Amino acid sequence: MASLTEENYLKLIYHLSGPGYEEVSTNALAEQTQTKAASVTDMLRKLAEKNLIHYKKYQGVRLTEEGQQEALKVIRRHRLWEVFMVEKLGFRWDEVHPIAEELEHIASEELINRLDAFLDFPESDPHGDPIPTASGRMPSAEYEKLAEVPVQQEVIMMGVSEHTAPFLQFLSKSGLIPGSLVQVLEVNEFDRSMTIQINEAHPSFVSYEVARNILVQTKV
Amino acid sequence: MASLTEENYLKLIYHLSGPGYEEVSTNALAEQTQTKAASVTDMLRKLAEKNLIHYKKYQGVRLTEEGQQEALKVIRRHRLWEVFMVEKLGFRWDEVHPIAEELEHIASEELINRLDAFLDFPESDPHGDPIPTASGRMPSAEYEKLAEVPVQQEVIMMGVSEHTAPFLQFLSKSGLIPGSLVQVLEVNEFDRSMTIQINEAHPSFVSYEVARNILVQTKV
DNA sequence: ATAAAAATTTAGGGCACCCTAAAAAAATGT
DNA sequence: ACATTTTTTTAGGGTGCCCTAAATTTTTAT
Repeated sequence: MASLTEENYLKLIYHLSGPGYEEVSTNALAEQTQTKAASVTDMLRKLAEKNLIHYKKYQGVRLTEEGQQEALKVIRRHRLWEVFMVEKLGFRWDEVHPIAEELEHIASEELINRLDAFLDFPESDPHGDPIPTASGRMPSAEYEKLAEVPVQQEVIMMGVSEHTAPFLQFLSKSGLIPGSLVQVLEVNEFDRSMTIQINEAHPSFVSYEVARNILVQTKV
Repeated sequence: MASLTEENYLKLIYHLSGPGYEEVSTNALAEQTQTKAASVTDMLRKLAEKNLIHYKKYQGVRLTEEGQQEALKVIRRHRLWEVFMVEKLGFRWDEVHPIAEELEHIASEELINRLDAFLDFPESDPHGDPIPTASGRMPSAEYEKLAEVPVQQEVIMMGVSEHTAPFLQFLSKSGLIPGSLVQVLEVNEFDRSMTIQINEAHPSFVSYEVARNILVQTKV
């Protein structure tokens, strides 16, 4: 029903509206879609006609329930294909995003549900992001930022909130991958950088910029 | 480089030009693409500009070497995804074609070569059609039609030359799937129908229309 | 409160891929 | 051989998604 371009808009609106489902601005969409604001306005009018978004001129945009379900389907497909590529085909976690951007538009529900089963119903993708269920619910992953963990605390690395290839490659090189045991040894008050220990290895140093993009869970 | 629509044209020209690489007519393409002849002419002009086809007005069309390589890439992807869906996801052979029509346009060579390895470098798809190699060669499968096998001869079912779901479903129901051992028990001279035995089972009856769409190999 | 700046929409147009109608070329039948 | 039929191309136009330029609304700053 929704075209490839429409699906990309819905997914983007979902991501940009954040946990509070705030209104998304035309300019924010133009920036992320690599298009101009005028083109975004065109598309918003179309999505509104299809009842996929709530749209009042000059007022920003929110997904309707229907639009959100569409967005979650696309995100589910994206993340399942990422799991497939890493777990079954041996890709690294920093390589799979661009290919999943294409695979996510293959619509067959049968395909995606069988893939889900083949992968043993994973709950999160290789970056730690939760996978929406077949029934259209996004599991809420309540992680905290490594940057906010107090000294001495031990945590488990669960995922990232920044998905660029260079960042992911840097983490791999440091041994910081989902599942790692991390202990905060020292926090530098001045620039909020940290010294941490990863899986019993030698202490490592991470900047605040890095630490705030790493999601962790307090050790159970 | 080639758009989704262009890829579909190249694949279609490949299939319609047959083993002898004969010229394909505008009307034949219009019929198969579910479009009108005028639209086909538009596209042919575009493909010729990109050096993917040899095209002289009113003279029909052939693939260039470059165009054939593109077509073989698409066919390779299509057939590998079909193997994946049947072997790994448990689809039936009559279900996978429409989904593979979408998956075949995901261009990543890395993806497809890793998929190839994951599937153990299959030589043919679930319908017995050969899978082009990564280097762009179509393995020649020299099978004969079941319809041409003499009485008493034992053969192995290798594939089909008709890929519609109803035909494939009929074959499954009869136990006629690639790998089956088939012996021709009797041929009816009048309508060329056959009585055959499949894998030691009770004798079955197949019409000429069915027998000429089943590809077999003489038992080794 | 209102002028200036920023954000957004409208107007008008381009390219890819499709259409119908009409013209042109090729194939066919006598 | 040539009139008729069939095939193919050209002409002109439509929709989806993008653009620039100009107009409009909202926000910000004084």
